[in-house]
Amino acid sequence: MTYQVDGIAALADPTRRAIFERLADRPFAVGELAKELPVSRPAVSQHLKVLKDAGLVIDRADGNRRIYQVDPDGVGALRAYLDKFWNRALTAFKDAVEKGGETLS
Amino acid sequence: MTYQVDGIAALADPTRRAIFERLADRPFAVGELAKELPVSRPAVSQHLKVLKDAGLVIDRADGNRRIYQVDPDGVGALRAYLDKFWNRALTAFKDAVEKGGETLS
DNA sequence: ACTTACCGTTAGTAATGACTTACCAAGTGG
DNA sequence: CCACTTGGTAAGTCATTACTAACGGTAAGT
Repeated sequence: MTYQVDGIAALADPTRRAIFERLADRPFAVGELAKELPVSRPAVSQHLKVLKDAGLVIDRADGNRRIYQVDPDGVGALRAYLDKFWNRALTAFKDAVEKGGETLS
Repeated sequence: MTYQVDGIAALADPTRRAIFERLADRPFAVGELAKELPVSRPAVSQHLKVLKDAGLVIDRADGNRRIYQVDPDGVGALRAYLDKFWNRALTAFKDAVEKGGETLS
């Protein structure tokens, strides 16, 4: 489930990562985020859409405003994806060292 | 150390991720990778440079060829970065649920 | 020495994407 | 009902970047 891979692409952009890092601490409304960032509010809105499509954040209506917060499931999926490579890279590296015995730069 | 954050940006590109996924299984030469991918050899070379600058792969000279393989340290740094958010997101989410008691879509 | 194979780099182009301005919809309070 | 707030969307611009073609450089084979 949540075979959402391109959460990586979503976190590649610096502005988007800044938004995500703030949301990691506590929920935020769109305008609140825009005030703390050097970009306009529509830009924040577009970034939040990307993060939402990537499954990294979820949003809720609060009267006039929309509250965004991190989705632990999305972060967990990314973590699982990276863990897969972590393990594969470790075994591949170990095999290469055993067979080749060479040290790389 | 290895405060290498933009390994994320390096893995954002689909072609680069395809290269990285192959290297996760075993070491490859540049020409080998180019044969399996729908892009030219110089493109693969450029992507490998980005991955190398991001600390995700390491390369070694083997006579005429260059062998690339995954750098476990780089993957580990990415994993550590994500783990930080994983924990923060979990606690933030827990706090939000406790205080608000609201379920999000 | 010549040819072939393998690879990195450069230059130039096409495509992707991040941003702002402007506009529109919905909720809130006088 | 009207003014204000809040936020998503559209259109257009500008920078970034992924790609190919062409070149040069080094190693291996004949």
